[in-house]
Amino acid sequence: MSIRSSTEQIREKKKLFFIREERIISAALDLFFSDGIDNVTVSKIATRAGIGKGTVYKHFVSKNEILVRIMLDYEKQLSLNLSEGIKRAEAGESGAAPKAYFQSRLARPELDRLVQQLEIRLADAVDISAQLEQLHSLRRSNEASLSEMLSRQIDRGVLENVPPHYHYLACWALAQGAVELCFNKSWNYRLDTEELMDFIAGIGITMGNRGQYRGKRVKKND
Amino acid sequence: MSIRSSTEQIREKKKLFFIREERIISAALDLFFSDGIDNVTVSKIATRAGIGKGTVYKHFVSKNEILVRIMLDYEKQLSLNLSEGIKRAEAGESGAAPKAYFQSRLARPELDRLVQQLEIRLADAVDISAQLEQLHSLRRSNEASLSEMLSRQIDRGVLENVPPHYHYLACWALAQGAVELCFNKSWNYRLDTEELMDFIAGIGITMGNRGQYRGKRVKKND
Amino acid sequence: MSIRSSTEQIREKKKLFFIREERIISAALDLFFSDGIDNVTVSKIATRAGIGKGTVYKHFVSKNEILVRIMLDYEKQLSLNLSEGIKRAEAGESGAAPKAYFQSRLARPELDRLVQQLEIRLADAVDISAQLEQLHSLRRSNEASLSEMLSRQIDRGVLENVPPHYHYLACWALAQGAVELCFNKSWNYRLDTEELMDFIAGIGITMGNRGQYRGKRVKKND
Amino acid sequence: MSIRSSTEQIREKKKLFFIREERIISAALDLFFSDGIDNVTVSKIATRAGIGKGTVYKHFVSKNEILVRIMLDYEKQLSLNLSEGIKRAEAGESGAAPKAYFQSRLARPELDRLVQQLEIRLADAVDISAQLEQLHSLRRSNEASLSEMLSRQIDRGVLENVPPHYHYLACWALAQGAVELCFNKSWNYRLDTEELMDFIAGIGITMGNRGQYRGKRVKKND
DNA sequence: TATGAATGAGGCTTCATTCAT
DNA sequence: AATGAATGAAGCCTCATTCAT
Repeated sequence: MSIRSSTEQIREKKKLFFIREERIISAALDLFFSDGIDNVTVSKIATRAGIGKGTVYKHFVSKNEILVRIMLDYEKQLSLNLSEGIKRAEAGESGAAPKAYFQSRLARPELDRLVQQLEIRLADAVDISAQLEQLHSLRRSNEASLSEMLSRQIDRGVLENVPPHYHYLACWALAQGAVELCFNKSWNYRLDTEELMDFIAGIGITMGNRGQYRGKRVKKND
Repeated sequence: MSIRSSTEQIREKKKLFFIREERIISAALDLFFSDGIDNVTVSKIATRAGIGKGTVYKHFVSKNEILVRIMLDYEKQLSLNLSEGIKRAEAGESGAAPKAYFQSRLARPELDRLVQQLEIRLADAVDISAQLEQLHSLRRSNEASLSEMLSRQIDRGVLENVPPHYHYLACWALAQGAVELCFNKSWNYRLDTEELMDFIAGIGITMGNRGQYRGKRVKKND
Repeated sequence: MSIRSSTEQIREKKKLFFIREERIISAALDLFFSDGIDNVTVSKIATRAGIGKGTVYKHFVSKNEILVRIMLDYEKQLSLNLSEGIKRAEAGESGAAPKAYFQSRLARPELDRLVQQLEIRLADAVDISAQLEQLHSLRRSNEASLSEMLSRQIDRGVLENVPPHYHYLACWALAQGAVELCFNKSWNYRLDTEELMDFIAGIGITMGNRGQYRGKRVKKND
Repeated sequence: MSIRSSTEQIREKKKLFFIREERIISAALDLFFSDGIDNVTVSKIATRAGIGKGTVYKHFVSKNEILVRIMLDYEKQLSLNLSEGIKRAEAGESGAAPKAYFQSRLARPELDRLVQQLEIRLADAVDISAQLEQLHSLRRSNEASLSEMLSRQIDRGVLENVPPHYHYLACWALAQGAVELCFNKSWNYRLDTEELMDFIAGIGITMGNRGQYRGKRVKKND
């Protein structure tokens, strides 16, 4: 019995440990949104999470580790959603992949933007290069199925005949910019962000498609 | 003669002063590109410019002033190029405006990206809010002619019938993301960035156009 | 037992923390006296206190906070002594209030002068305006009983019939100047400072009195 | 004729030089009053005086020299007024000396306070020790006649029998404090400063007196 | 002679990380 | 295991003074 209870204790402890880890991440996110990326300190995170500063370092080796963790969490979810979209696309639902992608990225633009910024700031951090590599590989994990799908569409003449990754990188870029657009002070004084985002997502879903206008453009370029 | 020479001396001095200012900006830019935005200090800038730290403050009230200056310089050039494009477009050259815009922004993507990042980091800096406002108004300065041009194209059925600013904000977003794409470590391991950018610019120039596929999209959504 | 010891540990820690705070104040005071008010830096204070520069900021939000703290500590003591004097005066001991006041202010003239100077220099410091307000209210806290006491003396014809605060403000002024006198290089080449201060305090205690009392004092001195 | 004109030129120049020197002093004073003692820089002074910063250093060896100059100018005037008072006192006008002294010091309390502060801050400045010595000797210059006068009054039983300098140092102290009182934020919320200063000056003029005089003054006030 | 650009020492403050309890 | 006090490098900015023109 003592064995079982000690096992349970350990299990319990692990669970608590896990919960606290989530609390740290959650506190960090809260603070990023409320205070701005430059004004979040480990101290603040600890306080918000209701624990001591030293305890944070029992869960994460460094502040950067907290940040990559946020990035990875986000990217994993995104990857999942994209996989789903790809699956639906392969099942015949045309445009399902980019649709899923844009929906995912625009669902919580403030979070997406945060992750964008974190990525830029951590790009050269040596202590977390392993995790960054994981992030990159995560992103590329759907590459095979994406390329395959895109190639088929190119073959069918639906998409322009360029290397397949051009298509998804263009999507990435548009999503990236769309998110930033939501927060840019030059533009976000307008109130119809939602509709605008729909419009942009619409473009994202169909861009790269062949069609009338394309023909025109080609002629111009001749 | 003494009068003339003293006048000349003053002129000479002012010129030297101006040159020094340019040197500071230039040194800052160098360092931003070589060391990364987070590792540029006033001290480093001064050293790189070959002057004392205090001298920097003869030219700029604060570090932030250097940064906005970079932003404004860039934005002014961009605005000029865009105006040019708008003019050509109004002279009948179809797609000249977005073409000029994308060319401008993608001409020196590292600089464009720097400015993007500076904008984000300085968004809440109170000491330069006036200059930031100038930046915003600069951006909006082409709005009238852009809107007019776009409205005409919408009337002619070339562009989708949405508020005109949807079209140029979509362009802004795509350019924003395209620039970031150039530097993202997940993607830029590929070597054909140039072509990719051409592809994306092509999309930017034609996106929002009506055409066959659009019709399809609409049907799909039904 | 572990509970008790941990409680004790915490208590011990808090005590150490408090002691360290006192050490910082004490180091600051030492330096003010030895190096002069303008030559005291946070760095020096830390070194003198035997701690790191950053540690100072665990105890005080800013350098100014150290300074007001010194002021408040001093003013509180002064206020206490004055209250005591007022109480004794109300118990019939004539002149007890101004006597206590002068004794208090002249007990450590170098400290009194430091506080005077700090007050002047911090008068416009916005970050500690709250504490300064506290200082002011502390000073005014004895106003009611003082005024009452003085009014009675005025009614009895002991003091000149002017608004009561004239009397205590005159005391304040004389004490202020007397302290400064101790350090003024034009005058302090004389060696009988102590007696001089007694003389001035004597004036302070009786000034504002009408004829009668004066006579009495003179008799005493005979 | 050329000699005369060159002599005149030199005279003219000297005059201009002198005028400019006054302008510098005046500019410094303006700034001390408007910006506060801690916020006056040589640069500001030059600008306010309408000349270049370098030119200031043609007139004064250092910033400190400007400051002592202000102090000396003030002290000279004060000394003059006091001498006048002493003379009148020696001519039989009772209380003329302290009256003149208090009037002088309270005529422009903001200036007196400035000089007080400057003195404290410059007390240990080595580069102007000569001028500071001059200041001190200026102050003591009236000592002989003052002491004589006071001794006589002591002999006549008008003043208390203490070393004569006790009397004038007490005056100095009271004036010092009275001036500070005008600016202290704890007290100057009251609006009757003028009357209060009269009251304090009255004290200053009679303090140290033995009984008789008091009686007289009181009669006057009835 | 007048100028003002250049200088750089030095001040205050922040914060990720460590480590003794 | 949890804590939070301690640390000190590093950043930004000020300003009296110098000196070449």
